[in-house]
Amino acid sequence: MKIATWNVNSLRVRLGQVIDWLRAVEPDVLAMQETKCKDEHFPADAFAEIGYRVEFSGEAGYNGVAIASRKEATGVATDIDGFDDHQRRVIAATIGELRVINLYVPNGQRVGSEKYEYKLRWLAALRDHLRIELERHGQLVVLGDFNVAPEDEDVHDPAAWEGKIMCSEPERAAIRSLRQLGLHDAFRLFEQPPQSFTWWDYRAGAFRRNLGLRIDLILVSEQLRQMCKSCTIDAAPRRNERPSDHVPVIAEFAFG
DNA sequence: ATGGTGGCGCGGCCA
Repeated sequence: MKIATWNVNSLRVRLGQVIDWLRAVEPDVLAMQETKCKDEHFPADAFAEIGYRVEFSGEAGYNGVAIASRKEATGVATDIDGFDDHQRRVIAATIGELRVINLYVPNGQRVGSEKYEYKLRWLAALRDHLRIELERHGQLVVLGDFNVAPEDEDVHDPAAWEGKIMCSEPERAAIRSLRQLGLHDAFRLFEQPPQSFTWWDYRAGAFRRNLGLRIDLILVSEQLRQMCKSCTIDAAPRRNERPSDHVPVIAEFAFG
């Protein structure tokens, strides 16, 4: 069982790359973020042609999330319970025994801004929601673009980023609070190359210079932790023409 | 360097 996450930064622009990647990597599940695609325009046929079903929750221009899966998805939910939000940032589905929660966490813009406060409120509501989901589902994976680099080792220049957006202490505390619920960062279950990142700014040749952050995460429940066999970053799509600024992360499990 | 690039959608916002 292979489960992946990828912030595609516009599914319309990246559809060919996503389809090619699915054909090459053949994950059982792909969680996508920043589809920027209204539901009535979602390119479901392109996924169906290569054997994937899709569940999606989108809006025009911003945000938008989707789950592509080989098997049928049930129990689809598109909100954090009790958190009123018109922005389309969450889609959850049950695939076999597995509960998948796909997130596009708010970026937050700048520490102290209104968007930053919204990000912290959003993450606090998420924690309360995941506490309940963990009681319901033994095999729970929470994955997506978290817009937080959990530790200094997830940052190319921790001194330059100290206290900045995606690295501030309140954001990192919010991620730690998810781990305290019993969710494990799949990437850190294994030895990894230093300077492993999932996002690089489009500007200033950041990818070429590997000036990145690891902000795309796969968190797994205790049951899934024991079955997790690998977790890797696939940086190859960043070398495509017109790439997304994020690359896929893939976790492999010993079941299915 | 308060810049730089990219997506959406056609001016300015968001990342």
